[in-house]
Amino acid sequence: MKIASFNINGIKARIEALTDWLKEADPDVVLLQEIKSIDENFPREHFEDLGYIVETHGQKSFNGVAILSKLPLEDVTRGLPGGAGMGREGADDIEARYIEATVVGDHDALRVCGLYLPNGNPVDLNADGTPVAGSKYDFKLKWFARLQARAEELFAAETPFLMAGDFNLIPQAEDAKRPDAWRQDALFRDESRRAWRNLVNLGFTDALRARDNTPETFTYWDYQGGAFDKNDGIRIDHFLLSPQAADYLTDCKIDVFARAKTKPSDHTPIWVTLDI
DNA sequence: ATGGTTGATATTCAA
Repeated sequence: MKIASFNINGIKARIEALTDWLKEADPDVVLLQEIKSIDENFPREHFEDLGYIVETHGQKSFNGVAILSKLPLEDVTRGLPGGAGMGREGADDIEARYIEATVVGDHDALRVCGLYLPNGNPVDLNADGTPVAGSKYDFKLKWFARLQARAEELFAAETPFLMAGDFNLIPQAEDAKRPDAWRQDALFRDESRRAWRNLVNLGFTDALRARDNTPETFTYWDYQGGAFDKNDGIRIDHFLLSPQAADYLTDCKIDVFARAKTKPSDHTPIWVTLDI
Protein backbone atom coordinates (compact mmCIF):
# COMPACT_ATOMS: atom_id res chain seq x y z
CA MET A 1 0.00 0.00 0.00
CA LYS A 2 1.39 3.34 -1.09
CA ILE A 3 0.41 6.32 1.05
CA ALA A 4 1.47 9.86 0.20
CA SER A 5 1.27 13.34 1.69
CA PHE A 6 1.21 16.48 -0.42
CA ASN A 7 0.73 20.13 0.57
CA ILE A 8 -0.75 21.36 -2.69
CA ASN A 9 -1.11 25.09 -1.84
CA GLY A 10 -4.59 25.47 -3.29
CA ILE A 11 -6.60 22.75 -5.06
CA LYS A 12 -7.97 25.11 -7.71
CA ALA A 13 -4.48 26.22 -8.76
CA ARG A 14 -3.07 22.69 -8.53
CA ILE A 15 -5.56 20.46 -10.38
CA GLU A 16 -3.17 19.91 -13.26
CA ALA A 17 -0.02 19.42 -11.22
CA LEU A 18 -1.78 17.11 -8.76
CA THR A 19 -3.37 15.08 -11.55
CA ASP A 20 -0.05 14.68 -13.36
CA TRP A 21 1.67 13.54 -10.18
CA LEU A 22 -1.16 11.10 -9.30
CA LYS A 23 -0.83 9.43 -12.70
CA GLU A 24 2.95 9.16 -12.37
CA ALA A 25 3.15 8.12 -8.69
CA ASP A 26 -0.09 6.07 -8.55
CA PRO A 27 -0.56 6.21 -4.75
CA ASP A 28 -3.40 4.28 -3.07
CA VAL A 29 -4.00 6.97 -0.44
CA VAL A 30 -3.08 10.66 -0.53
CA LEU A 31 -3.23 13.07 2.41
CA LEU A 32 -3.63 16.61 1.10
CA GLN A 33 -2.95 19.86 2.94
CA GLU A 34 -3.77 23.47 2.11
CA ILE A 35 -6.65 22.71 -0.21
CA LYS A 36 -7.71 26.36 0.42
CA SER A 37 -11.27 25.48 -0.46
CA ILE A 38 -14.62 24.91 1.14
CA ASP A 39 -15.89 21.33 0.79
CA GLU A 40 -18.54 22.36 -1.76
CA ASN A 41 -15.95 23.81 -4.16
CA PHE A 42 -13.49 20.89 -4.09
CA PRO A 43 -13.37 19.28 -7.59
CA ARG A 44 -14.58 15.97 -6.19
CA GLU A 45 -15.80 14.46 -9.48
CA HIS A 46 -12.47 15.08 -11.19
CA PHE A 47 -10.67 12.85 -8.70
CA GLU A 48 -13.49 10.31 -8.52
CA ASP A 49 -13.07 9.92 -12.28
CA LEU A 50 -9.41 9.04 -11.57
CA GLY A 51 -10.59 6.26 -9.26
CA TYR A 52 -10.33 7.97 -5.89
CA ILE A 53 -12.73 8.32 -3.00
CA VAL A 54 -12.68 11.95 -1.81
CA GLU A 55 -13.04 13.06 1.82
CA THR A 56 -12.52 16.76 2.49
CA HIS A 57 -12.28 18.98 5.57
CA GLY A 58 -12.05 22.45 4.15
CA GLN A 59 -12.71 26.09 4.96
CA LYS A 60 -12.79 29.38 3.08
CA SER A 61 -9.49 30.80 1.76
CA PHE A 62 -6.92 29.02 3.92
CA ASN A 63 -5.87 25.70 5.41
CA GLY A 64 -8.04 22.69 4.60
CA VAL A 65 -7.10 19.00 4.44
CA ALA A 66 -8.43 16.06 2.45
CA ILE A 67 -7.92 12.37 1.75
CA LEU A 68 -7.97 10.75 -1.68
CA SER A 69 -8.13 6.95 -1.61
CA LYS A 70 -8.47 4.11 -4.08
CA LEU A 71 -9.32 1.85 -1.15
CA PRO A 72 -12.46 2.13 0.98
CA LEU A 73 -12.21 4.52 3.93
CA GLU A 74 -13.89 3.78 7.25
CA ASP A 75 -14.67 5.92 10.30
CA VAL A 76 -13.64 9.28 8.81
CA THR A 77 -13.34 12.00 11.46
CA ARG A 78 -12.66 15.69 10.92
CA GLY A 79 -10.88 18.09 13.26
CA LEU A 80 -8.30 17.58 16.02
CA PRO A 81 -9.89 16.97 19.44
CA GLY A 82 -9.46 19.55 22.19
CA GLY A 83 -10.07 22.65 20.09
CA ALA A 84 -12.83 24.35 22.08
CA GLY A 85 -11.52 27.74 23.18
CA MET A 86 -8.08 26.91 21.82
CA GLY A 87 -8.14 29.10 18.73
CA ARG A 88 -6.13 32.23 18.34
CA GLU A 89 -7.35 35.08 20.55
CA GLY A 90 -9.24 32.49 22.56
CA ALA A 91 -11.80 31.70 19.87
CA ASP A 92 -12.82 28.11 19.19
CA ASP A 93 -10.38 26.26 16.97
CA ILE A 94 -12.32 26.22 13.74
CA GLU A 95 -9.26 25.95 11.50
CA ALA A 96 -9.51 22.91 9.20
CA ARG A 97 -6.18 21.18 9.76
CA TYR A 98 -6.83 17.55 10.68
CA ILE A 99 -8.60 14.47 9.29
CA GLU A 100 -8.48 10.75 10.17
CA ALA A 101 -9.66 7.60 8.45
CA THR A 102 -9.11 3.85 8.56
CA VAL A 103 -7.96 1.98 5.48
CA VAL A 104 -7.99 -1.81 5.39
CA GLY A 105 -5.08 -3.66 3.79
CA ASP A 106 -4.69 -7.33 2.92
CA HIS A 107 -3.24 -8.21 6.33
CA ASP A 108 -4.19 -5.41 8.71
CA ALA A 109 -6.12 -2.17 9.18
CA LEU A 110 -4.31 1.16 9.33
CA ARG A 111 -5.48 4.42 10.90
CA VAL A 112 -4.17 7.38 8.89
CA CYS A 113 -4.07 10.87 10.41
CA GLY A 114 -3.59 13.71 7.94
CA LEU A 115 -2.48 16.99 9.46
CA TYR A 116 -1.51 20.55 8.63
CA LEU A 117 0.25 21.88 11.70
CA PRO A 118 0.11 25.68 12.20
CA ASN A 119 3.07 27.64 10.81
CA GLY A 120 3.47 29.68 14.01
CA ASN A 121 5.05 32.81 12.56
CA PRO A 122 5.47 35.55 13.53
CA VAL A 123 6.99 34.56 16.88
CA ASP A 124 5.66 36.92 19.58
CA LEU A 125 7.40 36.52 22.93
CA ASN A 126 6.87 38.07 26.35
CA ALA A 127 9.79 39.74 28.16
CA ASP A 128 10.49 36.42 29.91
CA GLY A 129 10.73 34.60 26.58
CA THR A 130 7.42 32.74 26.79
CA PRO A 131 5.04 32.94 23.80
CA VAL A 132 2.41 35.69 23.99
CA ALA A 133 -0.95 34.10 24.80
CA GLY A 134 -3.20 34.02 21.74
CA SER A 135 -0.31 34.63 19.32
CA LYS A 136 0.33 32.46 16.31
CA TYR A 137 3.34 30.84 17.96
CA ASP A 138 1.31 30.08 21.07
CA PHE A 139 -1.38 28.56 18.84
CA LYS A 140 1.21 26.34 17.15
CA LEU A 141 2.60 25.00 20.42
CA LYS A 142 -0.88 24.37 21.84
CA TRP A 143 -1.87 22.56 18.64
CA PHE A 144 1.25 20.40 19.04
CA ALA A 145 0.11 19.53 22.56
CA ARG A 146 -3.31 18.49 21.28
CA LEU A 147 -1.66 16.35 18.60
CA GLN A 148 0.45 14.75 21.34
CA ALA A 149 -2.72 13.92 23.29
CA ARG A 150 -4.34 12.34 20.24
CA ALA A 151 -1.18 10.34 19.51
CA GLU A 152 -1.13 9.06 23.10
CA GLU A 153 -4.73 7.84 22.68
CA LEU A 154 -3.84 6.00 19.48
CA PHE A 155 -0.65 4.52 20.96
CA ALA A 156 -2.70 2.99 23.76
CA ALA A 157 -4.50 0.79 21.22
CA GLU A 158 -1.18 -0.76 20.10
CA THR A 159 -2.45 -1.05 16.52
CA PRO A 160 -0.97 0.32 13.26
CA PHE A 161 -1.41 4.04 12.67
CA LEU A 162 0.50 6.90 11.15
CA MET A 163 0.49 10.67 11.42
CA ALA A 164 1.57 12.45 8.25
CA GLY A 165 1.39 15.82 6.60
CA ASP A 166 2.87 19.28 6.73
CA PHE A 167 4.23 19.57 10.28
CA ASN A 168 5.76 23.00 9.62
CA LEU A 169 8.72 21.66 11.62
CA ILE A 170 12.41 21.26 10.76
CA PRO A 171 13.59 18.39 13.00
CA GLN A 172 17.36 18.93 12.85
CA ALA A 173 20.00 21.20 11.30
CA GLU A 174 20.61 18.70 8.49
CA ASP A 175 16.96 19.16 7.47
CA ALA A 176 17.70 22.66 6.16
CA LYS A 177 20.14 23.95 3.57
CA ARG A 178 20.79 27.02 5.74
CA PRO A 179 19.85 26.07 9.32
CA ASP A 180 21.19 29.29 10.79
CA ALA A 181 18.63 31.27 8.77
CA TRP A 182 15.85 29.37 10.60
CA ARG A 183 17.08 29.44 14.22
CA GLN A 184 14.53 32.06 15.32
CA ASP A 185 11.76 30.87 13.03
CA ALA A 186 8.71 29.05 14.41
CA LEU A 187 9.60 26.09 12.16
CA PHE A 188 12.96 25.50 13.89
CA ARG A 189 12.91 27.25 17.29
CA ASP A 190 13.76 25.22 20.38
CA GLU A 191 10.18 25.19 21.72
CA SER A 192 8.85 23.81 18.44
CA ARG A 193 11.56 21.17 18.15
CA ARG A 194 11.01 20.15 21.78
CA ALA A 195 7.33 19.56 20.99
CA TRP A 196 8.35 17.49 17.94
CA ARG A 197 10.79 15.38 19.98
CA ASN A 198 8.18 14.79 22.68
CA LEU A 199 5.83 13.51 19.99
CA VAL A 200 8.37 11.30 18.22
CA ASN A 201 9.62 9.95 21.56
CA LEU A 202 6.24 8.33 22.18
CA GLY A 203 7.70 5.67 19.91
CA PHE A 204 7.19 6.91 16.35
CA THR A 205 9.47 6.07 13.45
CA ASP A 206 10.39 9.01 11.19
CA ALA A 207 9.88 7.00 8.01
CA LEU A 208 12.12 9.10 5.75
CA ARG A 209 15.08 8.84 8.14
CA ALA A 210 14.47 5.13 8.62
CA ARG A 211 14.80 4.56 4.86
CA ASP A 212 16.87 7.43 3.43
CA ASN A 213 19.68 9.46 4.97
CA THR A 214 20.69 11.19 1.76
CA PRO A 215 22.01 14.68 2.64
CA GLU A 216 20.02 17.78 1.63
CA THR A 217 16.76 15.93 1.11
CA PHE A 218 13.96 18.47 1.42
CA THR A 219 10.17 18.74 0.90
CA TYR A 220 9.70 22.51 0.67
CA TRP A 221 11.39 25.30 -1.28
CA ASP A 222 10.21 28.92 -1.18
CA TYR A 223 8.88 30.36 -4.43
CA GLN A 224 11.19 33.34 -3.97
CA GLY A 225 14.78 33.87 -4.98
CA GLY A 226 15.20 30.72 -7.04
CA ALA A 227 15.28 28.61 -3.89
CA PHE A 228 14.50 25.34 -5.67
CA ASP A 229 17.27 25.80 -8.24
CA LYS A 230 19.73 26.28 -5.38
CA ASN A 231 18.14 23.42 -3.40
CA ASP A 232 17.69 26.00 -0.64
CA GLY A 233 14.99 23.91 1.03
CA ILE A 234 13.76 22.46 4.30
CA ARG A 235 12.29 19.09 5.35
CA ILE A 236 8.94 19.86 7.02
CA ASP A 237 6.59 17.21 5.56
CA HIS A 238 6.85 13.99 7.52
CA PHE A 239 5.53 10.46 8.01
CA LEU A 240 5.48 9.29 11.62
CA LEU A 241 4.71 5.57 12.00
CA SER A 242 3.54 3.79 15.12
CA PRO A 243 5.62 0.69 16.00
CA GLN A 244 2.92 -1.59 14.60
CA ALA A 245 2.86 0.41 11.34
CA ALA A 246 6.66 0.64 11.14
CA ASP A 247 6.80 -3.17 11.13
CA TYR A 248 5.15 -3.01 7.68
CA LEU A 249 7.38 -0.21 6.28
CA THR A 250 9.13 -1.12 3.02
CA ASP A 251 10.06 2.28 1.54
CA CYS A 252 9.84 6.06 1.94
CA LYS A 253 10.76 8.67 -0.63
CA ILE A 254 10.34 12.34 -1.55
CA ASP A 255 9.14 12.99 -5.12
CA VAL A 256 11.38 15.98 -5.79
CA PHE A 257 10.56 15.84 -9.50
CA ALA A 258 7.07 17.23 -8.88
CA ARG A 259 8.56 20.52 -7.60
CA ALA A 260 10.42 21.04 -10.90
CA LYS A 261 7.29 20.95 -13.09
CA THR A 262 5.16 23.80 -14.43
CA LYS A 263 3.13 25.77 -11.87
CA PRO A 264 4.17 23.61 -8.91
CA SER A 265 3.21 23.77 -5.26
CA ASP A 266 5.99 25.10 -3.02
CA HIS A 267 5.95 21.65 -1.34
CA THR A 268 6.60 18.30 -3.02
CA PRO A 269 5.03 14.91 -2.15
CA ILE A 270 6.49 12.39 0.29
CA TRP A 271 5.28 8.80 0.40
CA VAL A 272 5.66 5.48 2.17
CA THR A 273 4.94 1.94 1.07
CA LEU A 274 3.65 -0.52 3.67
CA ASP A 275 3.32 -4.28 3.22
CA ILE A 276 0.08 -4.20 5.16
C1' DA B 1 18.90 44.96 1.60
C1' DT B 2 12.44 44.57 5.11
C1' DG B 3 13.28 43.18 -1.07
C1' DG B 4 11.50 38.77 -3.34
C1' DT B 5 6.70 34.91 -4.92
C1' DT B 6 2.24 32.57 -4.88
C1' DG B 7 -2.88 31.75 -3.89
C1' DA B 8 -7.46 33.20 -2.45
C1' DT B 9 -9.69 37.14 -1.90
C1' DA B 10 -10.69 41.72 -1.97
C1' DT B 11 -8.28 46.39 -2.45
C1' DT B 12 -4.52 42.48 2.11
C1' DC B 13 -3.42 38.19 4.63
C1' DA B 14 -1.06 33.88 5.07
C1' DA B 15 2.64 31.27 3.90
